[in-house]
Amino acid sequence: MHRHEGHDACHGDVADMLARAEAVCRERGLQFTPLRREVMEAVAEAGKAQGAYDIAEKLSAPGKRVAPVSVYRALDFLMQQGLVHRIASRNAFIPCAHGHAPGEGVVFLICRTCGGVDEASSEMLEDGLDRTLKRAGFTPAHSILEVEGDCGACRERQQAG
Amino acid sequence: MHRHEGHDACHGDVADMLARAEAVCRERGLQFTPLRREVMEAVAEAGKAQGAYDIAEKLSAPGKRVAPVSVYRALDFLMQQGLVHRIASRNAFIPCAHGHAPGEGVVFLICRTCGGVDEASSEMLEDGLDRTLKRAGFTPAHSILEVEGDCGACRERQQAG
DNA sequence: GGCGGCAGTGATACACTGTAACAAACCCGC
DNA sequence: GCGGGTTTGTTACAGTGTATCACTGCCGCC
Repeated sequence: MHRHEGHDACHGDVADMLARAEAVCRERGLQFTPLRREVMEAVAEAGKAQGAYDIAEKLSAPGKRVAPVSVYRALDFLMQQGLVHRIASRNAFIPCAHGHAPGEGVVFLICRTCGGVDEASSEMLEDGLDRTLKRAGFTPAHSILEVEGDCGACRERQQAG
Repeated sequence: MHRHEGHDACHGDVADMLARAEAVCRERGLQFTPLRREVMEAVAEAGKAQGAYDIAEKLSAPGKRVAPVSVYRALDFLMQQGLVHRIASRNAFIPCAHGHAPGEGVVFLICRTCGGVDEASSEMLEDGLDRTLKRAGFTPAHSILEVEGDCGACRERQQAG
């Protein structure tokens, strides 16, 4: 349902994520270009949500500048393919931790201490939201569910400290 | 639970909102200054979410310019008092339609056709979210729940047209 | 009355986020 | 090789938000 034991546990998944991204693109007849790969990698290997400009800087090197606009384009592509999510409350991006249908209700759990972002989804939540919307006579197209707080690891760390 | 029959029905509430804002400030020993009042009014009387720059422009007149930064300060104040909400997905602001505890789970229903924003809250949703968070071992501090779609009025209008 | 502190405001400048527009490079089938 | 689509580079710009400093007005106090 969700990942991250601590927020380092996920770093090992970078290779998996890249492999999945490549597979998805091949499946759909789309190009997984070097730039897209680099952007995906940058998002995947960061332990927390990355801003587009952060990524641009990270990918830039003396003699090889990657402009933010290029990063945005790659991110748009990756988001369309469901490989990356945008965190609206942070203007930042994270890798999609698990395959889920596009548009499915996923909540982002954003730790205000470590900055890590976890994905969670649940039937109960989905049900509650659906009924609330139905009662309001509202037809949903796209949802943004983000909760800021403290993740388990950081809370323990604080209590210990 | 929620308001807005159509999105004009709420315009009559402007006076109420201003009165409530004034009452809240007096209660808490805070100043409801002319600027804050004007910003509150601008947010309240618009049928849809207003950007800070929109408000600044609206309040400006030949000879009396209101800078965005002033609007932001007023908005920050009004948000702290729970009189105004920020819609993260739009970078825009709406008046709080009803008194609810700060931090309580409220979902914003954003109509992509008319731009109107409705507030809804429900126990079911709250429960679902709480359990999802608990299961993930996450302690919430602040939630952003925004759904974009079509409100009842606009959907009917589309089917009719 | 004068004085000092404080909240609020004005004004300028700036940082950050995102997009538009156009040109150049690339790939691929024909 | 050629035409057409996609991708990328580059520049410029629009939109959103913050930092900083100066000024005002108010209130309490000596």
